[in-house]
Amino acid sequence: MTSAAAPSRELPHPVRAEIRLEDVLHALSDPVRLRIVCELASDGGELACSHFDLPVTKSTTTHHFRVLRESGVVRQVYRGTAKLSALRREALDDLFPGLLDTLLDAADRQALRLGD
Amino acid sequence: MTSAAAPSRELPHPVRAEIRLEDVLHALSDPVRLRIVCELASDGGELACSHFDLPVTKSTTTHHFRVLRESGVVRQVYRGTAKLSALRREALDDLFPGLLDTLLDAADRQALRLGD
DNA sequence: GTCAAACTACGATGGTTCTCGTACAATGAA
DNA sequence: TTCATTGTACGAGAACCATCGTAGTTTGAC
Repeated sequence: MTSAAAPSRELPHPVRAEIRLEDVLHALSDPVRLRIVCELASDGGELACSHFDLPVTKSTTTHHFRVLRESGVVRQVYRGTAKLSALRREALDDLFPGLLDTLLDAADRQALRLGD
Repeated sequence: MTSAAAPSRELPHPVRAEIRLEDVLHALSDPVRLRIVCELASDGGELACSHFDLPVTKSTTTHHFRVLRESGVVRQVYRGTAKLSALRREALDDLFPGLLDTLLDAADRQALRLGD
């Protein structure tokens, strides 16, 4: 019960200028996180953490979403009991033109090549 | 003195089909390695490890080159006392079209943005 | 108020990574 | 053979990371 002020459930995000390529690459170098990003991209909008059927527990899922958020790859907001995540397409495309699309294409190709 | 057989100084590389996107991204998510890759790309050919002026010791440099080689990003061969490294452009461009160029461009932009 | 759903915080654990220093091996030149 | 150059192997330490389980918070529905 935080008296007057705004919703206390605010999540810290790096501003655009703080996003670093190394952090983005590190975030995407984990299979679970790469999968999350691919699903977010193919959906295009906001998805709740619970939407994903990942091979890890809930607390590990929380960890992976935090890494994605803190590296600047996704933006997260609370809505009710859910936490919605969406790709930060604008920021990423502005900082690193073509990178996200090329990366998603690379992931698709590899999925095909290795048999889903 | 290895009796008859071929040069014992052969370095293990993943074949093209074994190269995994996650490993490539992980390899490039370290600042020292990203810098090595950028220099290799701008040179275009083979460079000796000793060519690089990196902020780490020689043994750490060896470590970083091994990560790059084992992830499939560079190919390394011995020539005399030197070990030459070159980007595996063909393999990477074949597996992940456009990825390397987009990544190098992203690194350049970031270097400009953050002031060299 | 009670309850279930969605997510988090915390601590722990086991593995990996980055870093180093020292000692060593391979090569080519003098 | 001796020597300098180039890179490696090995061991170690510190930091980081992915994972989990348990206990807790926040929210909305009943």
